Amino acid sequence: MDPKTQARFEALAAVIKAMAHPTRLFVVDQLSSRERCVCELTDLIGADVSTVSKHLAVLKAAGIVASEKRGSRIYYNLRMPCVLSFFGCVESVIKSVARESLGHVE
Amino acid sequence: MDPKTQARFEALAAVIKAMAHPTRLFVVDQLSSRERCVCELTDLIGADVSTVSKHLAVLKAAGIVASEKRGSRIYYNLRMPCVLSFFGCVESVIKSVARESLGHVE
DNA sequence: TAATTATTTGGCATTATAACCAAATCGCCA
DNA sequence: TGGCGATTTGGTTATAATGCCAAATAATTA
Repeated sequence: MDPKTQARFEALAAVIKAMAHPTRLFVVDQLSSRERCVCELTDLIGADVSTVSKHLAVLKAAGIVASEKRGSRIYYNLRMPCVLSFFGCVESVIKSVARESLGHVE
Repeated sequence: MDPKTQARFEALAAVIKAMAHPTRLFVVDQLSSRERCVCELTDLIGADVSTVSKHLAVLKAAGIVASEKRGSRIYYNLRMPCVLSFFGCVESVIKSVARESLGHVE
């Protein structure tokens, strides 16, 4: 693989890896309707605040979300709504795999 | 997060995690035009065959690719072409982040 | 200023990934 | 059947990711 191609797929993988976690996907999903502060997300997720904060940092570093400070809170919003279009595709993969494991052959 | 929602996002994350690697994305991209045998992919990637084989196993377990044995070779094909639609979205994220790091402020 | 709420950061233990080599299989054909 | 090319599997080691706790920072208000 030539260096340029290598770099391209490394960049792609970095963003996709940032989404590759249940909690972070949940955050993306939640932010698709509206922005949320860390405290709201923490309540919804039910993990330690520090854990949620680190997940948000991962999403932010990848450019998937952005944050805005207002008062004592920090609100996160979804910067790339197009990632949502991916959910449907992935769920079709999941359904297809489920069908097979139930005995469906081809 | 309730158990059902948890399960949903865990399933989504499992598939996305399977794509979250430069080599595996490269494979998906290669398979988008046509099927390839392990030996072809190995040549294109330039890693050890065993490494490539394991990456393919990850993609297959997630339902992203399927394989078919013909003769002494095993051909892999892309089962879910919709994942390709994601590449454009992710690359727009990458460009956007690049613009910012070059000094673009809002 | 002290107390309070919101968020991030550092540290640490646990678990998961990735890559290579070597060895085991699998299929094909002389 | 013996051997060869193709592929997977096992083992090992190095690196990265995750989650919690505790502590640090920041903004708010009494």
